[in-house]
Amino acid sequence: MPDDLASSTVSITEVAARAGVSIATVSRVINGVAGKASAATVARVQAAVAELGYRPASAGRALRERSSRLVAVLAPNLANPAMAAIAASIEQVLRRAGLVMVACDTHDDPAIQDEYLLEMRAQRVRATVLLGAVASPMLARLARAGETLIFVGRRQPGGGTAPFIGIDNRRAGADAARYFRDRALPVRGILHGAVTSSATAERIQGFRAELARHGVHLPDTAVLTLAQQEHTTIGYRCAPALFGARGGIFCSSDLIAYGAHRAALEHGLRVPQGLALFGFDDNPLNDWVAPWLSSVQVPYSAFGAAVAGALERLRRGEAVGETLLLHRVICRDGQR
Amino acid sequence: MPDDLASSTVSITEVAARAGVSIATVSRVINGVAGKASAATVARVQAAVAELGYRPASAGRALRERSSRLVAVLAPNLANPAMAAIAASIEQVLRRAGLVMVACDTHDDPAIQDEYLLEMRAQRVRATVLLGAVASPMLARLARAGETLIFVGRRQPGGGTAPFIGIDNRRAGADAARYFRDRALPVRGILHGAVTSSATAERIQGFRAELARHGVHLPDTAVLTLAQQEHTTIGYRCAPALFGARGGIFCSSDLIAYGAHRAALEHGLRVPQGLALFGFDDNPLNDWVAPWLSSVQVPYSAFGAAVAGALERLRRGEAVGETLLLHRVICRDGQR
DNA sequence: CTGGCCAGGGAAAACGTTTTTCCCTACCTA
DNA sequence: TAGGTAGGGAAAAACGTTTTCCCTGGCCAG
Repeated sequence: MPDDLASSTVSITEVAARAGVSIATVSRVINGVAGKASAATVARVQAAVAELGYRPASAGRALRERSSRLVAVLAPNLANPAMAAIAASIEQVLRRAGLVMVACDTHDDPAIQDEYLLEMRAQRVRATVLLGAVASPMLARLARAGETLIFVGRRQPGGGTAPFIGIDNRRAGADAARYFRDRALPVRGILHGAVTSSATAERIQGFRAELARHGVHLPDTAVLTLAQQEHTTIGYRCAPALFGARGGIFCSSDLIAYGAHRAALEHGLRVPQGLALFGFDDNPLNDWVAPWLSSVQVPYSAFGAAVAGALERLRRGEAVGETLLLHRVICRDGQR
Repeated sequence: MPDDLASSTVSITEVAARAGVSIATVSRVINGVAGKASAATVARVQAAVAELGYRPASAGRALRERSSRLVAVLAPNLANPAMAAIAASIEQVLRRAGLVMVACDTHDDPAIQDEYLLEMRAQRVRATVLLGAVASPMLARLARAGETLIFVGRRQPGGGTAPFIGIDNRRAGADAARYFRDRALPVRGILHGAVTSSATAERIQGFRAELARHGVHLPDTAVLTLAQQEHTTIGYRCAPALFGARGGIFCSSDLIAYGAHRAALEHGLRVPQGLALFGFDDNPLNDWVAPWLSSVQVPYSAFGAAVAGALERLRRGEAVGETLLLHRVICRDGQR
């Protein structure tokens, strides 16, 4: 490859000229169209490509093929470790498939989500992956119009048949209930985030249903949240209301548990001896900084492969329903 | 906007037909070219655009303009909270500027970084932002060829004049030394990550230089690391070698401090009473899960604006050197 | 009255691909 | 020897923009 590489970008025309063939032949060689070029020609073209450092311009390709090699990932908050983990996982499999990830942060705002949905359509993305979608006018419209949408973590708002990838949150909630039961640990209450998220709602449903199966009925006064607050704040501010009772607290996310933990320490309660906490997501840092927190581990790093699988099946025109990945309950109730 | 929206994508030709003008006029109206269309025409075109839900195809644009509206962000690990925070910050300002972020994870691998650099060139990205670049052949070549590169957090490997955005790590290291000195806290030693990162090297240099200014010379045997390990592991495995002495430990990242903290607890040392720890990056979760960790807060959320600023100056052809943002030492030495 | 200028707008080229259509050549068979 | 065929390659169209160049009236100044 010459050293003046990027000084001027090289197009397929120059490659063809250098190889002494037509641009059609170059295109066929590059895209591996069989039976249309002799071995000698293929070699000449490949040499020219290597010498010039040629790489097809994606704009040209996208224009001609009416589809780019981009895949959009819309997340409500890219700085959230769980979202970042999913995005990283998706990015990895996309790269292997020769695709490129576009990451968009919707800030949980329907307007921004809509804006991005339109922009990604203008980009002719192969697919749009929604990590925690929020209901919005354009989302419904595009879904109806048959745009390729994949929902991750949170189901399609308003229902629908679009592919979904996530864990069985109801079952995970039930598993959490069994965690309490196995330890003969009374449940003081539930702290949770916004229930607009199908994940949160299902976790709580599963948890309460399993409790009910054993005759424990949690009063609604023991199920607390704060609208429009960060999860840590929800935990910190709501937890003290449950300190009077005995037992543990079920939190719909690790962040909420962190907040509850701090509140507990400030009230002189030791965790997990004086107050057991149970969370969700199992932040990878828990082993290091929250060895008192039992949690449901969500296999984020497996989400990428699941997305790729769904994409592949969609490409083949097959029907794609739900992909439920296996969660794991991580018990951290030793006192270290 | 009609309800059949995405069923078939609408091009500028259809808008022109509906508005009864030429596509040139539509283009001009859309791009706000002044003095080339009467108010009545503008209104007609805008009406047609709205009715059809038209949005210019970016492939066509990119082809014609020889430049897409994409900006690449290459990070060594998107799942790392610090990287995710920077990426989220960049994404936000890009969106406001009508640009779109492409996020790439290089896994700190020069080969993957090179592959992405080439792919992004094929995408005709506006700029490539490197979060913690690693030395690689293509990087040097593209830098020489005048490609728009912006280095964040870690300087251009091998030196160079490319724009850099980050904090003054040397000074931050010195600030950390003063933190110890102000508290009459002896320094047991230093735990650090890979020194291929200019950031890590500078932090340590600044720290040791400031110590030396006051006559304290840290022996090299008190400066520990482990090659090819995660930061938490480095802290966990290296910290015990320093438990014999008295005082605090300087860690080049919060993650290392987390590892050291766990090791300390397992050795019956209380933090911060028995062992003071000082870290870097100030993970936003520290207030909740590591109230014992003093740290240097890096203004990640300001990085996006700095990148945008550099981009703007480059666009105007101005010279762009270093942008050093202000860090802050967060003291958490109370015992709660 | 006429020449020139200006506002408004259209035609067409160019950007870099992929793919279809078509043509040529050499070989094989009848 | 003539005609058919398969393999190989070229030309051209199309994808959706932006922008340059040009044209047409209308108006004003000389």
